[in-house]
Amino acid sequence: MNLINADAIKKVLQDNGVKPSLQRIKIYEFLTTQKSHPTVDEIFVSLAPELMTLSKTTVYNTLNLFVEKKIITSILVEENEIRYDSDITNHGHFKCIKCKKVYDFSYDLSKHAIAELSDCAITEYHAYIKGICNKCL
Amino acid sequence: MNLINADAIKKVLQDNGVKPSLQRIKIYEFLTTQKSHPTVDEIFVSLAPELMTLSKTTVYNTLNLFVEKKIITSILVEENEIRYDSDITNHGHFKCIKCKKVYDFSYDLSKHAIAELSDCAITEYHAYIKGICNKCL
DNA sequence: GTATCTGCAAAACATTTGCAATTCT
DNA sequence: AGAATTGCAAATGTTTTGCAGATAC
Repeated sequence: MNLINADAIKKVLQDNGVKPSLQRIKIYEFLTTQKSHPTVDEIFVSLAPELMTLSKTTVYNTLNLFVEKKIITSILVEENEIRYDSDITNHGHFKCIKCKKVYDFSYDLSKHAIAELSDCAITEYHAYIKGICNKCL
Repeated sequence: MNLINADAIKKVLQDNGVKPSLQRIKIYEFLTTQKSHPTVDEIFVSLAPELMTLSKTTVYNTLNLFVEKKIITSILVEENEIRYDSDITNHGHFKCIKCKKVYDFSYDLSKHAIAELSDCAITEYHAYIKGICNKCL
């Protein structure tokens, strides 16, 4: 992790009212550099060697805090796992049912007016697709 | 439950290779008449008075069987709950974060070609939106 | 020195599994 | 009787909570 990046990450956290502790910086850095939409467990396993005292509780606490502060979003593609994404712009997610990877695709559901919801106050748009990716076909 | 409906339900189950036991008929009937996208718990609580020996295991078994046989689909709008829908056509779901109800909206993501996924084999399209419904505003 | 943050252990839930009892044909 | 279905109890897995110790300003 280079220092320029570290400073940029600290700034994002501070600008959103989150104190930049080492654990928080590392978790946010992991999400921004690895665009793999990791689960809590994947984040924990990846960072544990470096942050030897890290606990899953802290990963949960931190991710919930980030979501609350709208620094990241949680995404659902499978019922038994919440995944996290540091890209908070509207886009879709594609999960390959063979290799289990989750890919982004550019698609903004908010751009498609939905008549039935015209009198609702919308806070979140989500689109996801499942299938088999080109590498697995 | 009228008998004409019962026969129609039996036919759907049989046509899809599912033996129409009382529990299965009642669960499928509940899903088709109550278009409320219930959770396992809601289905169990609603049917338990009528089917006094019903167990949650049977509700789980039955719903998993229905999904496997593509008689119903499971939908995700919230991380801690799987909901079920007897409408298997492509459409979207809107969850009101105040009253917690889940509404349908007509929207077929498959009609919107996504260039990045043109070389993938797609099996499922999902779109969901969160916000506050007109009744709660 | 007081607030906050971290992390262990336990609790809370949802879902699955093993297996015995029941039901259906 | 034989095969499938049901349902209890226990196991599994994920997320949350309570709280004590560590850290930071």
